[in-house]
Amino acid sequence: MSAAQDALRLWLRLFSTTTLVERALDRALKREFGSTLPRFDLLAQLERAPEGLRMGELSERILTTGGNVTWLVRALEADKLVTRRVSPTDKRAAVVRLTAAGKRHFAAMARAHERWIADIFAALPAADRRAMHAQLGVVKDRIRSPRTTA
Amino acid sequence: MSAAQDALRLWLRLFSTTTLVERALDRALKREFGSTLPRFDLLAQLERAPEGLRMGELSERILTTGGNVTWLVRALEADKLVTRRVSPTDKRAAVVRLTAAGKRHFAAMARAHERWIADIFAALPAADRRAMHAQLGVVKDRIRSPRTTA
DNA sequence: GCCGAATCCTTGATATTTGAAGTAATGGAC
DNA sequence: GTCCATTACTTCAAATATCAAGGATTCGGC
Repeated sequence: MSAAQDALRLWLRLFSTTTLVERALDRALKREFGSTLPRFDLLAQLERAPEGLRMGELSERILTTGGNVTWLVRALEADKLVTRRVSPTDKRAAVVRLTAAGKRHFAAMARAHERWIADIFAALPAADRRAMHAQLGVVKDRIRSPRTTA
Repeated sequence: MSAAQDALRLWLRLFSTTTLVERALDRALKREFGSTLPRFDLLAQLERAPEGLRMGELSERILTTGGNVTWLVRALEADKLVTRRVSPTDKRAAVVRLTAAGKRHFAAMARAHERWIADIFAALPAADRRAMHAQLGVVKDRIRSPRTTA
């Protein structure tokens, strides 16, 4: 088989596997917590940033558009899970933070989420998991400095 | 690091890498052909099935809902890339096929698509590509017969 | 300090996707 | 043949995502 077909096959499997995991997680989050994967991902970023994050930082990190972040944050704000304040150093910027309720809510979801993920990837030996992590890193770097695709 | 955190890290990288590739492909398809990745994926399935596919088969294969397939096929039909006929053996079912124009259009996109993919995954040695393909297969199987997530 | 370009974000119009509910057709049990 | 559960698909509304355009603010050079 040619290298090109070989790459294609890998991509198809990468795509389908990720999509399947994604859907499984999203459905589980809906079922157990009435949330969704995009919401969870956004909260996860905030959890790691106690000082809060600006809208633009959020949009970079969760790989979505600015308009979408505005939309997501508005919804999470309505649920009292995050707050939004004008940055003291830059009046254009909004800083988003988790509320106490947001932290609790996220912590509960994170425990379940971690269990689900661990269960799925337990199918793979630890050495394979590490290898795959490294290999994906290589691919990821390549996309950031592409030859023909950008 | 615990196995659970290890798995989480792998999943985050899997997710972000796939999303980045997906967006790069989608943008390239838009730019070069005025199409999108979901459209391309649907056409790719039809290309492999000269006898055509039913709506339900399409929805399984491209991992999307029935309603979405109806929507996609309607759009592709409007562009004269596919046709839809009632199945002669089952009047409930619709059989979708590529038109001649659809085949040409897909062939052109497929060549470019294959180049883009080959370029991205060329970052990985052939042995790694094969290993990753196999490993992803293991994960994929696990999702289809999950322990706690379904 | 002032100007123009760049940055940060929101808005509004669309596009896409999902999910639930509805319609039509099938097939197996009787 | 008839009935009913199942299957195949569509429809509609709601959720989510994109994109382009616009308002406010900042920053660097002057």
